[in-house]
Amino acid sequence: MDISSRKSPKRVVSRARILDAAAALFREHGYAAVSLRAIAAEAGMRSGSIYYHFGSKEEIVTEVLNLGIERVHEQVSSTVTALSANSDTATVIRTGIRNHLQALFTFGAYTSANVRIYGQVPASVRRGNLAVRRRYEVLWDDILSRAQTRGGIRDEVDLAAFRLLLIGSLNATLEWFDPKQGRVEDLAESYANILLGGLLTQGGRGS
Amino acid sequence: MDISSRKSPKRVVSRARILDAAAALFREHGYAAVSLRAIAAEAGMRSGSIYYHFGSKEEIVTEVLNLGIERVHEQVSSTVTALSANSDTATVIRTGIRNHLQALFTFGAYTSANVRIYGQVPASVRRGNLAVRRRYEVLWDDILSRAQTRGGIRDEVDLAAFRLLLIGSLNATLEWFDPKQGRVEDLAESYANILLGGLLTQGGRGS
DNA sequence: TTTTCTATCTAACAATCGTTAGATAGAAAA
DNA sequence: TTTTCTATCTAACGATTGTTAGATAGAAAA
Repeated sequence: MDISSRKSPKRVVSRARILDAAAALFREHGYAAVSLRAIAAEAGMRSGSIYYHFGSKEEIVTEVLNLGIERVHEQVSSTVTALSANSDTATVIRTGIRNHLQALFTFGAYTSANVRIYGQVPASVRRGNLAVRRRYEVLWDDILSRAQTRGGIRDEVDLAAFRLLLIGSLNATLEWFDPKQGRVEDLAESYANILLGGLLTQGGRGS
Repeated sequence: MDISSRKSPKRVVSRARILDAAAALFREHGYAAVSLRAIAAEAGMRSGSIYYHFGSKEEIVTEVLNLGIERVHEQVSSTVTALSANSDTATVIRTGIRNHLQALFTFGAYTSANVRIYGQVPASVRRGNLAVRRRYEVLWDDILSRAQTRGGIRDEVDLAAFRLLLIGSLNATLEWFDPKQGRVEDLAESYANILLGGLLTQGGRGS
């Protein structure tokens, strides 16, 4: 019973099964439409047993929401940080975009549950998720302002607007892109091409 | 009792009140979380009375979803069509973006209900909304392919990806932009600037 | 005036909801 | 072996759900 020993593995496994089931069901049907009985059935137990692991339905959804963002944050943060210090702006942004999308689809149940149900969860749950969201926004704000300081980003670009446009458009891919139909890398390449170079021919004035 | 006479106005008014109430509540709490009793209360009647106007909850949500898209479609279609035939690509795209955003916030209850709950509504309801969605996508595909044919859009840009990125990022503004805090025209200007000209300085290779 | 129609109401239905209390089987600790 | 702990189960609670049937008041039509 040394202090840092692994806790009972069964506890951990059951908790994870409940969270996986909840994330998948929330994503598909929304928060209120999913009953604890449905989550329990998907996790292979009865609804009463869930209360051994979580105090309430709100506690479950809070954890699902946080995990969704934290996993994207970790992947983008670690891969962008790993780049050499003098990588050009295009490389940095491409890396961020690619890894955001890859994490989005790797942890698809949690991330798309987050995108879909955040707006319809009780206000107290939203508050519990705010700090985690904010931290991820700050990560991108840092990446972008550093690049603009170095002269890699056009002066006319409003960085706050760009960050919102970027994350909004990337998260929206969860609603239509199917990683079984196409490669996430190709999607990332295509999106980065548009966001970095823009739509128009020749310096902003097409025919 | 001539055939084209106006129907009893009360019927029309009550129907509209029910739809307005439903759209606002769906947007805020999601589809399943909103009871017919809550919709009825917001519309100033009792839940049983709703069945005089609609056959089921699904019939209500189907109409809310369709109205949300149709109103955006109408505004974008009419304003872009009204442009002179030789307007340059930047003007056409800017007009489309501005009017999509304006319609989004003018009919905010219906449009953001649509964005938020589409993914969590029964499959039969989603099917009833598909054709309306598809028509709006085709409108943008036509605008974009016409512009690319005329040479206004870079050849490397994947038009299908651009349309998805565009609509995804515009719709995502519903989650954070508050028309009481800032002007929709400024938001549109800022987004169009990024999407048309891109992020990078100098032809795609910043420092 | 009498009749018909319109729009709403009340009251109830079976089903399902989140949650709780208490029982229980097996594993771990003594 | 006996005791304690872990993780689950069963069964029930009051509240709420979408929906329906039938009553009703006022407006419109005859």
